[in-house]
Amino acid sequence: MADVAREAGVALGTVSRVINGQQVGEKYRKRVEKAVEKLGYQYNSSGRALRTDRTNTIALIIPNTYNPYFGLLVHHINLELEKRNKKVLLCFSGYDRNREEEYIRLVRQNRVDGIIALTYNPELVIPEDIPFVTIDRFFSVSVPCVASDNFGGGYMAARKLAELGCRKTAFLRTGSTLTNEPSKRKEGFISACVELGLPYEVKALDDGMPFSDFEDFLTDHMSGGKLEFDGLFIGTDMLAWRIIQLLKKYGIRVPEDVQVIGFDGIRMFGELEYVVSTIVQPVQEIAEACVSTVLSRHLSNVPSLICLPVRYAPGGTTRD
Amino acid sequence: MADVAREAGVALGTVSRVINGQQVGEKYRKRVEKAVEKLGYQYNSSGRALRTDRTNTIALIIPNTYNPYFGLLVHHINLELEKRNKKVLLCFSGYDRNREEEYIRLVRQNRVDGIIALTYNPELVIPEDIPFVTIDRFFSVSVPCVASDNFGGGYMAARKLAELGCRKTAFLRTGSTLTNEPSKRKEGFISACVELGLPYEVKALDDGMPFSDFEDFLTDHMSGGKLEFDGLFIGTDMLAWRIIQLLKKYGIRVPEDVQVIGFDGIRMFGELEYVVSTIVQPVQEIAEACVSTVLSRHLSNVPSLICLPVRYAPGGTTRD
DNA sequence: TTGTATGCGTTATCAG
DNA sequence: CTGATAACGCATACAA
Repeated sequence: MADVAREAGVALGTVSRVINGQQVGEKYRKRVEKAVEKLGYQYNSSGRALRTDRTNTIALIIPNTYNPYFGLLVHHINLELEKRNKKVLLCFSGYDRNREEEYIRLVRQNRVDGIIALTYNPELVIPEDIPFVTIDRFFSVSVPCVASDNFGGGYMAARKLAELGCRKTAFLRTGSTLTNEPSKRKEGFISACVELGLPYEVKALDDGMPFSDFEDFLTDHMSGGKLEFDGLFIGTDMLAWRIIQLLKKYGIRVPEDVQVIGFDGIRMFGELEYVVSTIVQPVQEIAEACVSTVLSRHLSNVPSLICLPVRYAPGGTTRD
Repeated sequence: MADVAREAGVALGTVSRVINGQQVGEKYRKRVEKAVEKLGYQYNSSGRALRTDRTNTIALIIPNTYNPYFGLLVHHINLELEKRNKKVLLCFSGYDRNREEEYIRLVRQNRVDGIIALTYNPELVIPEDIPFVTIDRFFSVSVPCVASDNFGGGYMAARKLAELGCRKTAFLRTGSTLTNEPSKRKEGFISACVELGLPYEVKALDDGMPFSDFEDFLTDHMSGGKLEFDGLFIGTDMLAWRIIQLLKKYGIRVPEDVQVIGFDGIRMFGELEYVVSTIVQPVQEIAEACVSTVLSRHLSNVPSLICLPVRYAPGGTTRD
């Protein structure tokens, strides 16, 4: 910066003001801009961060990036941050509590301006002094949570199955015992089933329980090679896929014998057709909400739960 | 840091030396560590970066993160960097040249210690003054390139198809005209076909050509509802998947009528079974090579092309 | 409106 | 082996 000032024949402060787009006399501005151009000057973000105590960096804590849903989320969040000239500090928790806590330290070292976290750690201690937004997990009214309308999605799935002619349904899911937003998928589903008088069963596998429990559940509900359900709503697309593979093993056809709806909206290779019929999460909108919330955290009181609408999309595992 | 020094009753420099694990008298060290603990001190990375001119950050330029191959790559690269206490600055190019160049500027502002780039921009100007490693693209001997053994993979695919009883094969790919490492997949395939006396055809679609050209190509090689190829090697798993969907439309069964091998090693949901039979890229090793190369770029002369072994994995589209 | 000077947190140099 | 101090690049309060 000193070089630029010398080249332009102005003082340091003037260069700084030009860089930051503040009021500067036209002649001076021109001279500085010319010098910046000539020397190819780029400001040093460490220097600026040190002085302003703002790093323009947001930490993103997420289990990984190879799960396609997380990959999509990371993509949109980074895009939204980039629009606002912010950077992202990637933190992969790998569902590991120790790592999540390790990251809180990293995040402090790096003086990030905020944190967006998708975490399953029930004991996570949330730093009070850093703007914090969670995805899919409600902690307290002081920690904004962004989620899609999980209840509505479950509700929508049940109505869709009914509409497609299903007479007897089941809801299957895996996941932790902790109540988070996705837990509401079940509630929504049940709510609609009750409303419609649609018979349903529920099979939920908590963490650590073997996948084969699903196989037992399904075979228990088979007779003469026929499954007694003709509609399944499954907690995630990934689980739906695995269940469908299982059904294949028993010669049960999808969607002819049983129709299946998943949740998330995963596409083949991230951009082709949906892997299964599904309730699609509005990932782009979720990303936008997270980013604008975490950045405006200092002013005004933000809502503590932002719930975004989902939609249904056929993916070949239903008869529509 | 000053607070810590005061608390411990030592000078600033001593605290710094303790933090950095340098030689310090035992009593002093203990005192400092106690004070650090008590005050919950974490060093400020901006301050350190300003002083040392090292940010411990590596920029990763990649098209996106929703494509599962890229998602996997980002994951492993971040993990490898994390092991070495480095951070990653994510840069999504979206295959857009302007953005790639915009990123070079960002990267300068942030004084990154190095760049790892997977890019298709043929005119990308590589900064001379920053350690730079590319994936899958050879620029010049002074820019290290990490790639899997694409030639070997193509070769392996042909031998595999032959071993599985194929009599007439074809190689299909899309992509830019620019010659990069993945281009060698074709060369390897042809090389093995020639060696084995296995008949083959090649259909390559350059950027901008419509996908329907593949449909034309395939229907041209059908007679009486039968495809004249009984083995296909396809440039990427994603394309392989799309081709298989196309074949289904014409009632051609995979793997009964034609066996298909793709390239990359994409799994369903990033962790389940392979989407198609495939030549698997050693993503973890690629990540490791990129990271260790970009970090050791200052010393010793590194090889200009690092070529890593691939392996074959069945994925249901071959009869093995 | 522009120039000058200070301090942000850290490490490195040098003197003790 | 430790203490004191300068310098890194920048933004800003204050003086001109």
